[in-house]
Amino acid sequence: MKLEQAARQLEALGNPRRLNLYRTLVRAGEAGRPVGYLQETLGIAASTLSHHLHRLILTGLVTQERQATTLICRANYPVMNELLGFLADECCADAACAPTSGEAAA
Amino acid sequence: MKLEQAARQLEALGNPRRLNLYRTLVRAGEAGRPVGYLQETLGIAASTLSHHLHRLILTGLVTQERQATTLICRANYPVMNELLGFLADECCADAACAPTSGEAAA
DNA sequence: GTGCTATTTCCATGATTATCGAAATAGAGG
DNA sequence: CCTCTATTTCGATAATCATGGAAATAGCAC
Repeated sequence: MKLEQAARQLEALGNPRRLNLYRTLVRAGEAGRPVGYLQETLGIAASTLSHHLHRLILTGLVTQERQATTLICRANYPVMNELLGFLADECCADAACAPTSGEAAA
Repeated sequence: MKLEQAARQLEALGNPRRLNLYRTLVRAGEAGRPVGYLQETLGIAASTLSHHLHRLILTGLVTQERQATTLICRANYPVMNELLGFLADECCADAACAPTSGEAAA
């Protein structure tokens, strides 16, 4: 994954409302949640929600599927995994992170 | 970890320059890197770097240690691990997320 | 003390963001 | 066709952010 792309996704998650929104979708699982439900749950203006949703969709973290007049939103797990992979790769997730393998090129 | 805290850290990483900066520190390992080195490497104004560094330090992702006139910066791995844990917990609680290895280590 | 280097703080500026209300669009159904 | 609901786009505004130059501070050496 490219650094630019990762930064964009991290930024998308780096807003309390969006992170909360994303978390809600993650917890909803494959079923997803309609925009209207999210709007009520989060208690923000529809236009504001739409704006945040748009940002998440642009980065690929969230997808939408139309069902008649309602739009179902879903967390895009593979994208999140890729992002986690990037971070773990950069940070050595769980060990002491000793980069003994040499950090050659930047 | 609290959502607010996680959002702050994600936001801190959600800027290409800061993510690059953080990555540099992660790769530097325990040795860390002096601010001056980072400034040259990243090629940005010292004041701008200081600003970004400050943001990372505020979130706990980076620490500094004084060595005479130079300040050594280090990635704070435990904090990153906590953040990864939060994300993984929110995201990969269930199956849906196969632990892909993203891109093999560089 | 002076001088030197490393780094931060101060200040200003342009760019981006978050927010919401109002109006517009999408689709279902009569 | 018109109406109704669901959602987005538009427009405007206040807030935050990124940037770098200039000046201030921290620590060392003399």
